[in-house]
Amino acid sequence: MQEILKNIFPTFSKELSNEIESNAKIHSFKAGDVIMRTGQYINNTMLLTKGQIKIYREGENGGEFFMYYIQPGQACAVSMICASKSQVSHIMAKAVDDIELIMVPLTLMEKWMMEHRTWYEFVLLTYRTRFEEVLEVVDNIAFRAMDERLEFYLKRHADACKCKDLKFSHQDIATELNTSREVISRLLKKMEQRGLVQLHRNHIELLV
Amino acid sequence: MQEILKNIFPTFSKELSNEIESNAKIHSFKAGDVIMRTGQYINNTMLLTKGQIKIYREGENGGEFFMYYIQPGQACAVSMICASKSQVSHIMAKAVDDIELIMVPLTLMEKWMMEHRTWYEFVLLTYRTRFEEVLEVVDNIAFRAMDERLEFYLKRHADACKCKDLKFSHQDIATELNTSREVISRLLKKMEQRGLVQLHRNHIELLV
DNA sequence: TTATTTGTGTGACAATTGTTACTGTGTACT
DNA sequence: AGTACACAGTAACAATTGTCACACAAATAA
Repeated sequence: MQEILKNIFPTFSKELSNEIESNAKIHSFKAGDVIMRTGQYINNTMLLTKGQIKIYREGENGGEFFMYYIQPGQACAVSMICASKSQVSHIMAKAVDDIELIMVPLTLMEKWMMEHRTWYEFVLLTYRTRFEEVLEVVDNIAFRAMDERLEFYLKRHADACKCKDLKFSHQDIATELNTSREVISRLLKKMEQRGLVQLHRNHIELLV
Repeated sequence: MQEILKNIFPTFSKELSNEIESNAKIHSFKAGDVIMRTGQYINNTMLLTKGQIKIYREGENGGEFFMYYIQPGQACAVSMICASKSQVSHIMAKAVDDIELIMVPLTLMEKWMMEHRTWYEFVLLTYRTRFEEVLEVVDNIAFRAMDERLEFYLKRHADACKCKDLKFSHQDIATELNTSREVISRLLKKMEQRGLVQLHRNHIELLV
């Protein structure tokens, strides 16, 4: 595990890495697996080492509103915020591809915060970036119309997979933006007419 | 200051209170003052002791989207998340009434996190509650239509002022929900017809 | 192969929200 | 008193978004 930690979490001190090694477990999930559910109790902090995770907010009527990605070298802020065991998750996390993550018992969070400066800094960075990310989400839905939100959505996913070919159906996008398939089809057609994308079946090619 | 801390922040340990007393300054602002601007550098953590603060996210075109209240005994999470001095605020904070707050230099944050368990717990609680609050905001704008959001908005403000008489103009509400005055007037009229509110000039009375 | 499912395109229409314009009406100020 | 101004009501219309209906093509299963 030391090798993984050194590569994926290079800021961690040697002592911290040792502690992680002796206390944490590696788990893996398959593409599409739900890693964390809304309402589930949280016992572990999760550090992602391989693959990608998508974080959603679930609506009462079954909506799955996409908020942000977690990449290797990052952690789930929600799993760190719940300091006590009795805390419950307010989000849903789903594996995009096959993933691997390190699970650290929440009981060690506080100890490490006090003892390991590199851990403290990592946790604070996690809080800050996630908070800012959620604020950006608020921006989008509060101030922007669906066409702009769609463009932003596509760009963000292209950034995440580092490619310009997005393997989504219109329905997938509609679900994650909490709107209907027809609306997305309509807006994508307009984007195609503007020369921003090329539409294929089950696959959108970004031209910008 | 000891007396204030003991009353308003009862969880703080004696030692922590002493440290705060010798390092912090009390500031006051008048009703309507902007306490923190978007883009402003943050040097201090702010603990609210008197009055109320409203937190907004600003849009590019001058929108002021209301997110949540800060009450006495609470702190500004954003001012805690910015660990280094070079960090910039992503929100705007405005005093609702005349307020008083304790300002702690950010440089002490880390030290206290390590040394004072009660501070550590307070900071984590702040993070968690604010994160959850913003997630609830996402819920509202992602899943709910304007009529529901308006009802939620009114209830939240009634909770904050602990009264059923809200001294807002329709324009105020429209601005904070990032919509237009006419829409709010329309929806409020419908609420009045349903017997949920009684409308007066510059003043909305909640009947539920 | 045929049959079925899945993804997409599109037109028509409803509902919601945004905009413009124009009315009052109460409040504050001189 | 008269004037100016902020606040509220409302009608008419535009734009966006949501919904329903159906057609059709590609992929998949039988």
